[in-house]
Amino acid sequence: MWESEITDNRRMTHTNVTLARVAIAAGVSLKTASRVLAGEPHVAPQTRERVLKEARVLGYRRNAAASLLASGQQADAISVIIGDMTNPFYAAMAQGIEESAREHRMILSLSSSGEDPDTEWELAKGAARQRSRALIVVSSMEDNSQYLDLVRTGLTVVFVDREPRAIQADSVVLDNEAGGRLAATHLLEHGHTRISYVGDYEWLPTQQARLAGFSDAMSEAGISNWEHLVRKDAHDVARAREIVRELLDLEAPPTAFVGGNNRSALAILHEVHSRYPVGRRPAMIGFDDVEWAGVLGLSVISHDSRDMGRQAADLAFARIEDPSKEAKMIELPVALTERGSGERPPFS
Amino acid sequence: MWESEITDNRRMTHTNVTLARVAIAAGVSLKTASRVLAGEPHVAPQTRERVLKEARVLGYRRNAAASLLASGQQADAISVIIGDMTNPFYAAMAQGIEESAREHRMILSLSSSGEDPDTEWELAKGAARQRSRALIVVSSMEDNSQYLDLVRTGLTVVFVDREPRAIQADSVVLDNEAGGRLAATHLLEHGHTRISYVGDYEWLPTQQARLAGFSDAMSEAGISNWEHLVRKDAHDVARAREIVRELLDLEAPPTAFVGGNNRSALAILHEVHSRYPVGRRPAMIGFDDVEWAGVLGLSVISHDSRDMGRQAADLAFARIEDPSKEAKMIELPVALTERGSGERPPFS
DNA sequence: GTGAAAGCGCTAACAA
DNA sequence: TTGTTAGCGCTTTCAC
Repeated sequence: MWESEITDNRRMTHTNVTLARVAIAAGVSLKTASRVLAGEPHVAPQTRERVLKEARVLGYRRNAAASLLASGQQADAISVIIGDMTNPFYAAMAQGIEESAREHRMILSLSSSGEDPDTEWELAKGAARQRSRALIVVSSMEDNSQYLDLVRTGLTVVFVDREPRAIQADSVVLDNEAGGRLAATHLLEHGHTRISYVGDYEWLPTQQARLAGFSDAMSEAGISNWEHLVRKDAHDVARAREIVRELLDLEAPPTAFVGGNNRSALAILHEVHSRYPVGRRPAMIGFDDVEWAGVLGLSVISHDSRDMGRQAADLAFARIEDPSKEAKMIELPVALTERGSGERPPFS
Repeated sequence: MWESEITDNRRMTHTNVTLARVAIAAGVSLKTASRVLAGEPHVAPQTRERVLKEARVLGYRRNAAASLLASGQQADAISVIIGDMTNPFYAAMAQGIEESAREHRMILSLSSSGEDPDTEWELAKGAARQRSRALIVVSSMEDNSQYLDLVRTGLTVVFVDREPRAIQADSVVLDNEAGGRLAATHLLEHGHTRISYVGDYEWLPTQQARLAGFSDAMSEAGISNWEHLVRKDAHDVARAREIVRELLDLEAPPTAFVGGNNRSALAILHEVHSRYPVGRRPAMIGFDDVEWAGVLGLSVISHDSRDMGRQAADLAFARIEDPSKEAKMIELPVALTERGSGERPPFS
């Protein structure tokens, strides 16, 4: 008789309905109920029906953890938090992580924070609670020290795209500074001096680094008065377009643009194309080698974001193997891909 | 003493190293080992160190299922299999699924099949094995009857984007036929008769439907001899570009194009832009309202792919609630978004 | 600070 | 076809 044990409701989880309950209700043994609900054969049709009916009536839901444990299987998952699934940059990254995860026979559980620190933290805690083996995160927090709590719990945390702040942890980032420098240098070499940088949120480490590289190159070239062509907060395409319009309306508008991310690159293209005919367009260099860059002849600072994902995953697996290793930061190279838009001379 | 129980290796899982083993090795109780490895406080520093060391030496890895079970938590996951994470169409869909999943407090585990039926099936079986509550799949199989085995196991399966074949199951698809028809009709109204359809793999149900709609409109308009402008297998951008080049090299090339998916639309744009100046370009209509369509002035058959994901997830959750419901197919509407490329008259 | 015992909800082996 | 008996590996009382 199991009935005596059933009145245990210390933890009022979503469901108290266990297999045992269903079995009693259907008047069969635990094992028979298990057979039915697990889809095993060798059950008399009417018995099956009876169990199925009671399960439905009681609202039975199998406890995956118990099932996995009893059958000796492992459910190894690695959690990933990105900003936004529809950003091709993150999508490619996720793809890289998935490849590596699959090789390690791990399941990838992906979620997006919408660049909101609170959401991110909720998701991160969720990953820990669900006992993910590792968490790979594109963090939107200005201070990542909270993550220490999770790390202490045994969760492996790897930061990707944006370096961890106020915490020691594995990370994979791009050489953003080189990217910013490369873009500026290239445009300078093509005769531009009024170069505008249209960047994302100022607090993003990636943006800070890109802008730093850009600034250095401009200063070293002896250009003065370029700061007034630097813009920030071009996070989405709509806002970026506004910003670009303002810049083009200046008395001495920029003859060249650097787009701090793929969103702002798209925005710059949009405005520039609708305002100037071919042959009179400002030069421009974008960030991230997205698929449409080719059609549009957009020169970009390119990098391998899929590889970035792979490396982050590999770092995570390495740490799972040996948690005592020292935190490692991998910096991935960037390169300039010429497609025409960055090689035009100044027109006005 | 637990030692007597340790020689149980019926199931040689990946790791035999349990907490108990670590505890023995470290000369502490099970509970103390648990405290350390779970990151709980109230453990003497040296005890902690000792446990940590032994855990490392033995290669201990916590069993997530056991941990979850003992603590009375539930880890409810819903699995999603898409073709390719970097296709913006799937990415938006995944986003929609994630939103719904989060509302239902479920974790999303995402993987991609690369449009390969074998990979897809491996992933699907994996989802069942990991005891996912539901599976939402963009299937690349020509026959989905195998999925019956999983359904019998109690897994809820929902097909999205492509209708299930040779099996009854919930599904959410677009009204692809209307899309094909709409595109053709629109171009016909603008005076085109030599309209080419550049489609994806012929076996894709979405392509069949789009082409069927296209065909109907062409036939009804009394156009003859349009079949020789229909192409298939334009699955990736490279192949699509080849196909478009061939079409443009015809003696009487098409004056308008319909791109069967976002890849082929990109390819058509690429070829058309590099061959003709503005004002002389063939008209064209793409499928899927991708982010770059705006800059390029691309008219498209648009739809809400995020909503498609949401609806698929909702269908899955509804079935989890009541598995006895009849299979339901939801068909989502499509619309034409005019941006210029589809409204040009024929030029040659 | 540490430990013993008692399960969590399920499945596996072996009977009947 | 059905049932009984043991656990799966961990966390949780509640003692010490």
